[in-house]
Amino acid sequence: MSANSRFAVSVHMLAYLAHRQGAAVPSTEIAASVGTNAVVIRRLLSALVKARLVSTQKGATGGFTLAVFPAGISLLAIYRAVEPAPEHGMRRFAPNHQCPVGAKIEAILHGVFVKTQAAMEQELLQVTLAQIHQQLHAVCPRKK
Amino acid sequence: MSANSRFAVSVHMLAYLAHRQGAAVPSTEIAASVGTNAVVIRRLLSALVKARLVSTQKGATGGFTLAVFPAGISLLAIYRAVEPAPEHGMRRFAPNHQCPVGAKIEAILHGVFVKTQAAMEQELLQVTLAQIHQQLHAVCPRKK
DNA sequence: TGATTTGTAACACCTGTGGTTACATAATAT
DNA sequence: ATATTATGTAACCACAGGTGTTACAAATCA
Repeated sequence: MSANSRFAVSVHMLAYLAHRQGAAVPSTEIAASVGTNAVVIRRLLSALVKARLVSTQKGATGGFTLAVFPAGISLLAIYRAVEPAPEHGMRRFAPNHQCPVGAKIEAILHGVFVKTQAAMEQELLQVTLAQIHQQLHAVCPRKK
Repeated sequence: MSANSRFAVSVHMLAYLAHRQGAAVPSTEIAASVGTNAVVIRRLLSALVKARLVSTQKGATGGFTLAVFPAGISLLAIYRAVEPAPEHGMRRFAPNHQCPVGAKIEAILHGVFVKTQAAMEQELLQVTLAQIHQQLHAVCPRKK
């Protein structure tokens, strides 16, 4: 995963919208829950609106609502909506192609990264916002 | 994965040491293959020496050699040697604990990250430096 | 009309990363 | 012994990305 907090904040935001059950929630209210500035919230929600996960309305009584039922939103969809393409540190990696190792290592590493990325995304695909919502409202685990 | 190139460069370095078949290789030679400064190479190799994957010797005719056979070095071992603990962007994520969502979302997200990290590391565990070395020296794939 | 809210540009600040110089330390060759 | 070659590390700079903040236009509703 990346070094930024976009994904974590986005899941938090969407969980908050699910928690508010369809109400139009202004960015200031979400910002208070996340503990950051409202502009940061609107920036991220802008990406989620583009991805059709969230609806928005301007003006008084406006705000943000989920555009899809929580069960229809996987964490992978959220991840893809707000995270740029993963670079795996290959951005500044420019080996010497004159060297037999440097000439081929890039492609080999790329193959490794494709596999690790796929494994990670497979995990994200299996978790839905509905499950997150459920965990939020779960009571303390009973012993018995 | 992180935004830095430590892991990619480290795999490149170790693949180069495997390529040189036990010779003591100076940091300047590795730097030429990776395409960076020798100090950057020594910094990373320092971590790999601490992890017992690489041996080092000072002085003329000195340099770096693999401390373990390539088949005994997994990419996961390399990853753990040079990458700091993954933060998944949780460093600056400090939700409002007064809010019922903010109070529990951290723990829930942590559970998700543990799973994605484990899935990724499982992939890295299955690839050895010997396999990378083999791919480096593979001839072009024959058709039929 | 006035209040509220989104949308976005613009900017400053902080942090992590990588490149570079410098130099002490160690080991070898002659 | 001494010159040479290498590692080990500190110190510093430059750059990029991420986050917080202000500002303001545009849209919507009472």
